[in-house]
Order: sequence, then C-alpha cells, then structure tokens
Amino acid sequence: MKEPAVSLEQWYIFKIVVEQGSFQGAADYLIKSQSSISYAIQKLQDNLGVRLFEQQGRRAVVTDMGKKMLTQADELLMQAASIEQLAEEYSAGWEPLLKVMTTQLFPQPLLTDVLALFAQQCTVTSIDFQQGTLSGVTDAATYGTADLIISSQIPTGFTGEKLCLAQLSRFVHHQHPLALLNRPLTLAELKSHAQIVMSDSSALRSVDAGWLGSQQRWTVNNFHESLSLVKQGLGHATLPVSRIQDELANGELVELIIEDHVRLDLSLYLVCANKKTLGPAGLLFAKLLKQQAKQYVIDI
Amino acid sequence: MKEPAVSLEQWYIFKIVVEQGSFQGAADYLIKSQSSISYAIQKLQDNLGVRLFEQQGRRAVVTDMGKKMLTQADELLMQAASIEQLAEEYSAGWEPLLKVMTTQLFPQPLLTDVLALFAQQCTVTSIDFQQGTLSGVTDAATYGTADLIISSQIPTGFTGEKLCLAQLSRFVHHQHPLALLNRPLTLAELKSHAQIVMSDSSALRSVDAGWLGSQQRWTVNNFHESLSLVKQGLGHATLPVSRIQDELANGELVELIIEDHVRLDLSLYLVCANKKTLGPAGLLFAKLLKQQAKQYVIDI
DNA sequence: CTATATCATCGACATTTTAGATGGATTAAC
DNA sequence: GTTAATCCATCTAAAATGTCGATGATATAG
Repeated sequence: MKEPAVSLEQWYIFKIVVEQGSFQGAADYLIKSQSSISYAIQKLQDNLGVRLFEQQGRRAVVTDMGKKMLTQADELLMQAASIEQLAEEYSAGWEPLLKVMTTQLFPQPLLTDVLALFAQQCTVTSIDFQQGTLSGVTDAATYGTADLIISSQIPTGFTGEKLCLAQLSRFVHHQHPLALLNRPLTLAELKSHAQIVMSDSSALRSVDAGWLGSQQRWTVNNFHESLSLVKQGLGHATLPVSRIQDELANGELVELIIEDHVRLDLSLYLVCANKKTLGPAGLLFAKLLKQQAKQYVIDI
Repeated sequence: MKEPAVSLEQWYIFKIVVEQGSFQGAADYLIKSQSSISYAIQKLQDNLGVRLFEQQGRRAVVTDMGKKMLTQADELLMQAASIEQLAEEYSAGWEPLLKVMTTQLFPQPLLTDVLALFAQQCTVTSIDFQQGTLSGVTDAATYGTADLIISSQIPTGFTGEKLCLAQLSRFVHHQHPLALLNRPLTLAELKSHAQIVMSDSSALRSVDAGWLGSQQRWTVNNFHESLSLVKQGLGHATLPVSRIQDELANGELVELIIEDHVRLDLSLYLVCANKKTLGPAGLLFAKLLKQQAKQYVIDI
C-alpha cells in the first residue's frame, strides 16, 4: 500500500468548507485564517488532481466530483474517529484481550448467554476462549495464560467463587450391551467394557479422570471427541449431564445406573488469575458470569 | 465530528514499523532517518494516549492494543487509498455523474441489461436515470439536463443513431366492453369509450400523444400509471408492446384490433446532448446500448 | 568481552503551515 | 449607478512541525 497523498486534516477541512458553504465560513469555524483554508484546499486539489470547487461568482461551489468524494471522505473521517475512540477506551483501562479458560464441564448455554451479554456491553475487548480439562485449566491460572478460569478445582494459592454445579454421570449409546441389560449395574460389569476417558489437557501432568481400570480404554482430550465415540457405541464415558440434554431427550444416549452410585455433583468455581491486573472488561465478564449462573440454577 | 488527532501518515508509519519489525527497518523502507520514525511513533502514542510498542530487549514489539489498532488502521488506510483511487479515475476523465433520459417506450429488459453491464465496467460513475415522454425527453437534450437521451424523435439540431423499434398498440382489460366484443373495431367505436392518454412530461409544452378525441379522457404522465388504469378497466390506452408481455401472456390485457390499423412501429434513437463533453463513461454507456440493442432485436 | 543492532534523545536545520495584508471580482444595499 | 460588503487568490514573513545526524543506553550474538 502506498503512502496516502492526502491527509485526514485536508479531508476534514474540505468537509467543513462544504458544510459551512464558504472558505471564510470554514476559517471562522476552524479558528484559522482564510488563507490557510485556501492553501489547504489548493493543496488537496493538487494532490488529487481533481477540481473540487468551482468559482461561481464570488463563492466557491463543490463540483459533482467534489460531492462524490465528500461522501467517501465522510466515511473515512468516521472511521478515523472510530479508531481514536477505540484508543480512548483502551486508555481508560479497557483491555484489548481477555483470556478465559473453562473446564469442558461448564454448561454451554450459560456460556453463550454470558458471551452475548458481554458483546452488548463491551465492544473493545476480544475474548480468547479456551476449553480444557482438569489441571489444563488450573495451570492457566497458575502460569498466567488466562485472566479468568472456570474449573472444578481451585488451584493452590488462589481463591475461587462458586458459580454452579456440573452434574456428571455415565452414559452409553442406546444399543450398547450395557444399555440393553436395562438394570442397575455393578462396577465390575462396567470394568468389563471399554471406557472412554478424558485426558488432562495440561501439557505438564497426566492425571486421567474417572478411570476405572477398564479392560479397554480410549483416551481423548476434549468433550466433543468423547461424545462422538460414545455415540458410535465404542464404550461408556463420564459426561456432564448439561451438555447432552439433546441426546438424552431423543434417546440416543442412555444413562447407566450403578449400584450404590448417584450422579456426581461437581462445584465449578470462577478463579481470577490476578485480581489486580483484571481490567473493567474482566470485571464485567466476571459479573455477568455470576449473575447468569445464579439464574441458570433457577432455570434447571 | 471532531478534527482527527492522528494523521494518516502516522498510521501509515505505524503500519510499516509493524510490518518491517523494527523502527530501523521502517526507516530504511520509508527512506527516512530512524529518529524520524521514533518521533512519529512517539507522537502517535501521545495523541492516542495508548502505548503501542513495548521495549523488549533491544527491540520494540507491538502491544495487544497495538495489534488491534493496527487492524483498524489498515482498514483506514485502505479506505484512504480508495478515495485517492477514485480521484485518479476522475482525473483521467471519468465523469462522476451521467444523466440519461429515455422515453417510457424504451424496453425495460434492454435497459437493465445495459445498466448491469455498465456497473461491471465502471464503478466511479453514478447514473441519474429519468424516464419521460415525448418532448419531455427531447428537451433534456436541448437544455442539457441530460447527457444521453433515448427518444422516438430527434430534437432539432442533433443527430441520432437508431437503436431499436418500439411497437405500440391499443390495449384494454380483458373484461372491458371493447374486449368482450371480440372482433375488429372501428375508430368510432373506440372514441365512444374512455381513453387513457400519456401527457407530455415536458414542463414547457403540452402535446398529448395518441389522442383520438374520445368522450372521456384520463391523462397520466407515466407508463406505470397508464398501465394501472388500464388494468382497472378504466379505458383503453396505447402502450408499448414490449413492456406488457406478462399481462398479455396471462390474459389480463387484450389487444384491440382496429380496422385498417396495424401495430405502430416507432424507431427509438440514441441522441447525445454534447458529443464533445461526453466522457469515457458516456461513451461506454452508448457503446453498451448499441451493442445490446442489436442483440435485443435478434432476441425478439 | 567485544562487536553489533535497536531505540531514545538532543540540537541544528529544512519543510510545511499559518496569519495578515493586499487586490480583483461579484453581489447587495441604498 | 454608486458604494459597501463579501468572497477567494496570492504574496511574504513568522510560527509550527518534521527531519536529520550524532550520541548514548541497553540488549544480543559471536
């Protein structure tokens, strides 16, 4: 891209001249001398190679070309103003980027609600949104790769606020042998079938969640993979109830009832990586999360 | 709108610095001294009140804010370039506005084809398109209110090029008494029913077209009004065949056959108001018109 | 440890922009 | 029809702004 030949100020002066109807008027408006305006317009025309004004009697009137260029110039000035506006909001402390990491157990609809509300109230901050499992999430707080995390564990040295519950249970495809038994199972029966396990998304550790020591084991690193394998009938898995409502409703997946076991309720906590450096966007996001989580509990 | 605080040149330098990866690199690229770049960036940051670069070791790296502002600045520069591009095309002779006036007899599909082709080949010129009747059209050439006209008459002192034929005939609603007779009519029979006449769209004259001296007479000044009244069964009217294909096909309108009368073929001419002042856009439009008119004749 | 590269800062200089004065042309007022 | 007022172009000197080259501080590469 070439260097622009015409400056924003020239376009601005051009706009004001047209609005005020005369060079003199623009000079008064801009608190400049008339000769300055004359000079600026002259130079603008030289740079463009286009006559923008035409002498009609003692006043200068815009040409057709001038009119069309003005509408473009107007847009340009608007856009310039919008960048400066953006800078002003950054300058007032709004972060350009907010990094959020959540456990995959976190209910999707709650998240999308919060994101939608946030977008309404803050347009300057982008959200870098990641999902992970177990220590993959807590590490994000520890190492500062995220500003806010939502996890079932509070990493050591941090404080967390309880947001909501994630209910976990075991599920299989409706045609899976365990489903066909159609009665409460023992843990031993469970072990004799393949289990799908979510691995730790942290690069550092490797603690597998809910491993029963099954004969066969599939390891995946995200919720969608796990769900996909269960749907293919490859085994049973522990999944967050909130995220498979559809599959339960249409009968595709079936919950396994195990003797002496109930659904596991995990509390999810909101943890702030660094309370001091959290800007207004981070605070807003946290506020919306807490607010919507409260409603969400009522909704269930 | 306030005067912009940051100049295009500042944004441009910012962009180059990021692209080149260093102040020095940008200085080399822009053939300026390193201190100039440093000065410009400093001032940019002062004006914005935002830190765009961060000293990391011996090099300056963009901040998150800087990255986001850069994408905006990029758009701004693109838009600035686009206005200057526009100016260049005007400067090369392309008119900002082409005024075209046609008779309402001119076939619509031919016109839309030409407009579509024109838009593809010329984006800088807007077309001010008017329709009128009789001397309302020819006057536009005489008085210079249009650059190109399409008319059935060539105004005195001008030369025209034949484009195509407009076939005229008389039509009524299918339930109109004249239609129900279902046989060739005499002019006298025609006169005994209301006629819808298109008046001259010129402000100066008042020559009504195709007036038979009917008992009752409705005068309208455009084709759409005329068609609307005929469809309501209010009378008979002379209409261009090409523009009521649909109504004839579905039987809504019926052509009146009159003893010893055939369809009236009117030649339509393209007239240029001032060959010398016609710019490239005008020439292109004329070329497309002639080219498509030739095809159009074949199509019928 | 030395050589090199990067950026900030400083003073001198060059360029660009501004103001004020003047003049020509046109419109408005009387 | 004469006079006064308004508007824009042009000129010159002054002010503001941008540029350069040198210097120094700091970090990296060898």
